[in-house]
Amino acid sequence: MGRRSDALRKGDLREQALLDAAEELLTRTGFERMTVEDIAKGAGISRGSLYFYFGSKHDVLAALVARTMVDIVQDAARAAEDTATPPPQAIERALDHTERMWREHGTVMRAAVEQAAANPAVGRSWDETVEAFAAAMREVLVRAGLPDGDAPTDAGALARTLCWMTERSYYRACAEDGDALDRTTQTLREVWLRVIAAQAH
Amino acid sequence: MGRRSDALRKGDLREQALLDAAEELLTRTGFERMTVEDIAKGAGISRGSLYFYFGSKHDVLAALVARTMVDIVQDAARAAEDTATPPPQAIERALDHTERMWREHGTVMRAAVEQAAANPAVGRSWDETVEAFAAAMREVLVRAGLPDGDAPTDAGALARTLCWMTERSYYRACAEDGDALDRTTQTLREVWLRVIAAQAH
DNA sequence: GAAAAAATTCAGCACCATGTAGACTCTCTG
DNA sequence: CAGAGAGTCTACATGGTGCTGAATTTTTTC
Repeated sequence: MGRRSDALRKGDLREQALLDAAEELLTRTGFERMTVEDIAKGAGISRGSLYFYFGSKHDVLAALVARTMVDIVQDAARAAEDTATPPPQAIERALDHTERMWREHGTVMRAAVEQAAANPAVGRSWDETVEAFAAAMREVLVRAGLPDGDAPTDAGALARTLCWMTERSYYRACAEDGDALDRTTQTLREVWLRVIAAQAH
Repeated sequence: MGRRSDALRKGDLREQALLDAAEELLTRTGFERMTVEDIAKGAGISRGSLYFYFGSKHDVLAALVARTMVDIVQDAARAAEDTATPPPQAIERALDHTERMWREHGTVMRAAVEQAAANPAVGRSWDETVEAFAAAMREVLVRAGLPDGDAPTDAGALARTLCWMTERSYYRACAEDGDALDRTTQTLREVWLRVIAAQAH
């Protein structure tokens, strides 16, 4: 039998090469305009061969998004460990971290947002990622004194909404120049801080 | 010459019928899955004839979105006229209004969000609409005492960011049941009110 | 190091939706 | 009623996708 013991098969490299090529094309031409043949050619194989690795063009994107999301949540998990930092600093740090993520993985993240509706797998990846951030920020809001509950005005719902605000803002800023990301972080910080500073009414 | 005098040409009705059919299909099958032939058939003409009215499938969506946006901004303009209401009530009213819009035009608005990136015309319509709301809400924030300027932490940027938060939240809630929209409004109100309640730091 | 099994590759086909071309009908106008 | 523009349709060309099945290479096993 041809069972492998070592994990580094030729195909694994090819698979990564395909994802690399897809990422490259994503930045240059966008998802719609890039064709399956382009991706395959970018990795040095024929179009037909690509279908050995991925079932469809959407599968390629789903895998690429998944690969990127792993990076992101790993990175975020490390940062969220220190439960001692006071909320304002925790917010500051989380925003800086998120901004960097958008700077480094902007094209993939943008594609993820845009294809989330049309591509269930991508949608799920993205949702989970944002939800993970929301869970972490919920803790911060609770430490800041917001009501710890599941009502629409409690920490959980507020954190989730603010995280989606953050997502949306960076998504838009990413399409502009690098300064836009900078300004966006300032605006977002102001909103987050105001939310934890205000008294309940 | 065959110049018509009455404004109600046969084609105008057909054009509306096509948009109606497109809207109907949008709710049932989504943009990707719906085909040009489906739209044409829905309006009782052949696929080829549709191209007399619209240059492409994307054009149909752009026209449909434009038609809906006209409704929405007209409605919003009327509501935003009373500059006398105190900020908290103005926010309350704006959110209720927006929620109703998502209830009534949810499918078109969702499609607009999803296709905004792939369809420049749709993207522009949507941007303008949200921007119009942001401009109105900026006034409210100023009346609430936020700094009236163009810096990233002034009323303008805050209003814009909060409007995109609102957009994103309703977009997501719209995919769930009707209660979700209700809860979303409560959460959004809490955020908006907290932002105007907090002191600058 | 040969045979067997698995992994990988590719060319070619079938399909489906899009968009275009050209001919045909309808209706209004002068 | 003739002519022009509006509206309609069938037929075709295009392009990208996904599949299939056979050839080829790599890896494992004995």
